[in-house]
Amino acid sequence: MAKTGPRLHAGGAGQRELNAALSGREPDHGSLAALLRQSGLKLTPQRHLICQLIENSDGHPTAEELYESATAVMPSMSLKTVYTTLNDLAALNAIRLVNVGTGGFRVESNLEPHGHLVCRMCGTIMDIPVNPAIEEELAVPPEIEFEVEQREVTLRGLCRSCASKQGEGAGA
Amino acid sequence: MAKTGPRLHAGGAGQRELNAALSGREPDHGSLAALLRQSGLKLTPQRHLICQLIENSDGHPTAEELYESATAVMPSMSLKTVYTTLNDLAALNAIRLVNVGTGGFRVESNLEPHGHLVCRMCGTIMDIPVNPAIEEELAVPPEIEFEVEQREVTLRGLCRSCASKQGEGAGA
DNA sequence: CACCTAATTTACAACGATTGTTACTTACTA
DNA sequence: TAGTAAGTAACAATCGTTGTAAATTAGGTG
Ligand SMILES: [Mn+2]
Ligand SMILES: [Mn+2]
Ligand SMILES: [Zn+2]
Ligand SMILES: [Zn+2]
Repeated sequence: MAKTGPRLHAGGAGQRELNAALSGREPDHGSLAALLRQSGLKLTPQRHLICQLIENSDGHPTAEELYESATAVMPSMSLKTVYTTLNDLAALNAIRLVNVGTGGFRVESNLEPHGHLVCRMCGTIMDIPVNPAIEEELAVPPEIEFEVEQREVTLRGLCRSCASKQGEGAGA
Repeated sequence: MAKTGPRLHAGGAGQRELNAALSGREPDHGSLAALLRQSGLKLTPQRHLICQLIENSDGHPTAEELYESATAVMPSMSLKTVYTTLNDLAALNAIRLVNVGTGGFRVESNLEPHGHLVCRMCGTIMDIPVNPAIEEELAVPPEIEFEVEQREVTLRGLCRSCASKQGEGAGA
C-alpha cells in the first residue's frame, strides 16, 4: 500500500520492468534485502521481491499471501522459493516465523518485543505493546532449569469487525 | 436390569480388559467422561478410554500420542475418533487444544490460567505459573477494540536435557 | 564479453496433521 | 422387531510445508 517504494506495477510481461527496476540498485541499508546480501546469499530478483513485499505488508503476512502478491508481478515465482527465502531470512534473524494457530505460520517483521492480538474468526493479527516490566516478571521457577530464549504474549478473541458480525447474528 | 452404569456396547477383541475396568462404574464426578455424558453425548468405550488417557497423561499429549496409547488397549480405535473426541471435549470446554508451534496441537487439560515453557528441540511443554497481576496488565490499547477471550504466555527455549546435549556438542 | 561453477529456482512428489465422506455398527425407541 | 439417530472405521482429501532433482542463473574469472 505504501507508494514510496519502487514501482513494481504488474501488467502483462512484468519481468523485464522488474529486472530493470532491480538491476544496479543497492538495496537500502538495513533492509531485508541488504541483510540477505551481507550474509553471503545471492540477492536474486525473487528474494529481492519477497523482501520488498514483506516490508510493504501489514506486518504479518502468510507465505501464501506473499506468494500471491509475488506472482502478480513475477508469475514464475514458486511457492517453494517463498518458503525457502522466509526460512533463510529467519535463519539470519531478519524476520521471525510465528505460529499463532491460524493454519500456517506468519512472517513477523517487527523484531521489537511486543504481543499479539489474534482474531479467532478471521485470523487477523495485530501488534500490542507489552510492558517490559511484565516481560521481566515472566520468569521460570528456578527448579525447572529452562533456558528461555523468547517470550510470547498472545491474546485471543474477536476483532472489531468479527465481533460486530457475530453481534448481528445474536442480537438482531 | 436397569443397571446404574452406562450400557457399553461390546466391542471387538482386546476390549475385555477395558470393559472390565468400565463396567458398572460411574465416571467420577467432574471427570472428562462425566462431562461428556452430561452434555448429552454418548459415553462410548472409545470416548471413555480417551478421557482416561488424557487424565493419566503428562498434561499435554498430542492426538497421535493418545492414539498410540489407545490402540494398545483397543486396537480398533481410529485416529479420526481421537480427533473427533478431542474436538468434542474442546467444544464443551472440558479441555483446550493449544498450538505451540511444535507440529500438531496438544491437549491442554489444565484449565487454570498458566503459562507454558516450550522446548524448541524436543517440543516438551511444561506449565508455569503466571502471576495473575500480570494477566491483568496484558490489556489491549483502547483504540483497538478487541474482545479478548483468552490470554497466552509462552516462553520458548531449551529444556534442561536439550540444553545439556547442546552444551556437549559445542564444548567437545 | 564469454565462460564457469556453485547457488538458486522450478516443477513436482512427498510428508505430517487434520478433516470430509460414507458405509457399517451400535444404541435406544416404538 | 424394525426404525432412527448417533458414532465409528476406513479411506480419500486437504492444507501447509519440505524433499528431490533437473534446469537456470548470479557473480566471479580470463
Ligand atoms: Mn507482530
Ligand atoms: Mn498447560
Ligand atoms: Zn476478525
Ligand atoms: Zn528439550
